[in-house]
Amino acid sequence: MSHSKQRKSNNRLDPLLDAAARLFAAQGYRETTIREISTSIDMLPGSVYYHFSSKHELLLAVYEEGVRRMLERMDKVPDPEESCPWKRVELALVAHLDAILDHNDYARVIISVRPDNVPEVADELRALRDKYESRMRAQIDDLPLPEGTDRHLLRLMLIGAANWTQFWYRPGGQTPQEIGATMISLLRQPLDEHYRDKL
Amino acid sequence: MSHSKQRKSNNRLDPLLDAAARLFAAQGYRETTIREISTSIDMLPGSVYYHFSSKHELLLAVYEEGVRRMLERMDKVPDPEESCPWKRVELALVAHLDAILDHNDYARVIISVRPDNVPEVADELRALRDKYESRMRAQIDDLPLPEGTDRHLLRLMLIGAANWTQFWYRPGGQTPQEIGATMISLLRQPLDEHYRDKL
DNA sequence: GTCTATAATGTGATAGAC
DNA sequence: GTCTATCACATTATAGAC
Repeated sequence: MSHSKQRKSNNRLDPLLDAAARLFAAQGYRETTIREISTSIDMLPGSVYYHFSSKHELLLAVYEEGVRRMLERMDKVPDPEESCPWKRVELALVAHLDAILDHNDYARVIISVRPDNVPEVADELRALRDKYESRMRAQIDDLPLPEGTDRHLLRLMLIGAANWTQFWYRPGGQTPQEIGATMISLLRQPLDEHYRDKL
Repeated sequence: MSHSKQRKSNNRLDPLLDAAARLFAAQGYRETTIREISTSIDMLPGSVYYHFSSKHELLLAVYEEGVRRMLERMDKVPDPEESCPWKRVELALVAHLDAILDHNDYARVIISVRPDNVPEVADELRALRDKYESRMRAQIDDLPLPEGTDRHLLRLMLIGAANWTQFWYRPGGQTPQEIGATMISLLRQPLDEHYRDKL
C-alpha cells in the first residue's frame, strides 16, 4: 500500500521522495539543494527532473504524501460512541504529536515549511494543510465545554502548542503519549487553586 | 535612546536594519536577498558591506536588536509584590504577544528564523533566544500550582501556543491583550465540567 | 559612507547520449 | 530511468573610485 499509483519497481521515486522529505525537514526548503537531495541517494542532479519538473513540484509531492500519512494515522484513532470526548481529543493530539515527533520527516515538512515561502505552489500547500487541520478541528468541537468557552482559541492554542514541540522535543525525554496526556490534563483541571474554592 | 552606541547621524544603518528586519520577518532569511534589502531603502548592494561583513552578520544584528526590544518591553510589566502571580504571567504573555504581533518585525525575526538554518551564527542566535526565554520562565515558575503540575511542559505549552499565533493572527480580530487573557483563563479554569463535581 | 563594476560561487534547470 | 555535460542565472561578496 505504498503511495504510488502505478508502481514501476525499477525506479527510485520513493527513495527520492524520502530523501527530499528528510532534508527539507532537517534544513528547510530553501536551504536544501537539488544536488544534496539527489546525491544523498547516489543519484545525479539531472535525473531528478525525470520525476519532477521543478524543485517546488518535488516539495508539493512530499507535502501530499505527508498529509496522506497524517490523515491515515488520524483515522486509526478509535472513535467508539462510548468513549469520553476528552479521551478522543487526547488520542487525536497524540496522533498529531506522533506524526511530528516520531522521526516522521514528511509530517515535519508540513509543519515547518511555510506555504508563503514557496509562492509557486503556496495555494496548493495551504489547501493541503487545511485538509488536515479540519480533521483535528472536528474532534475539538465535539468537546462539552463550559458556557462561553472560546473554542476557536482553544483549538489554535492546542495545535500551536503541539506544533511548537518540534523545536524543543528530544528523544529520550517524555514520549509523545506523555506530552499529549499532560497537555490535555493541564487544560481539563483547574491550575488556579483558588478556583477550587469557588466551585 | 536609539540602539546605536555612537550614532553618526549621516549614515543609514538604522534604515538598513529596519529593512532587513522587515524582509526577514515577511519572507524568511534565505528567501531575502541583499539586493532586496538594500534597494528597498535606495541603497546599492555593495554598500551594505560597509556596515556588515556578511549577510549573516546583518541577521545577527537584527536578532540582537530584537532581543533588546523584547526585553525592554518585558521590563515594563509591572511587578508589584501585591499583584496576583497569574496576573503577572498574563501581562508577560501579553507583552510577548504584543512583541510578535504588533507589527514588530524584529521580534518576528527571532521567532521565525531558526538558528539551525543559519549555521554560521547558530550559536549566537541560540544564546540570544535563551536570554529572552529565561526571562519568561521566571514569571511562570513563580506561579502557585497544584502539587505535581508539570511546570516545564506548562511553560513550553504556553510559549509554543504564543509563538504559533504569528501564523494565524490577523489584525482586526482579537487583540493581543484578549488572546493572552483568554489563553490564561483557559488554563486557570477547569475545562472539564466533571472536574467541578469532584472538587 | 556610498557607488561602480565585477569576481567567485552556487543553483535550478535543460539537451541529448545511453 | 539515469547519466553526462553544461547553460543561464542569481547571489554573496570584493576592490577601488569618489
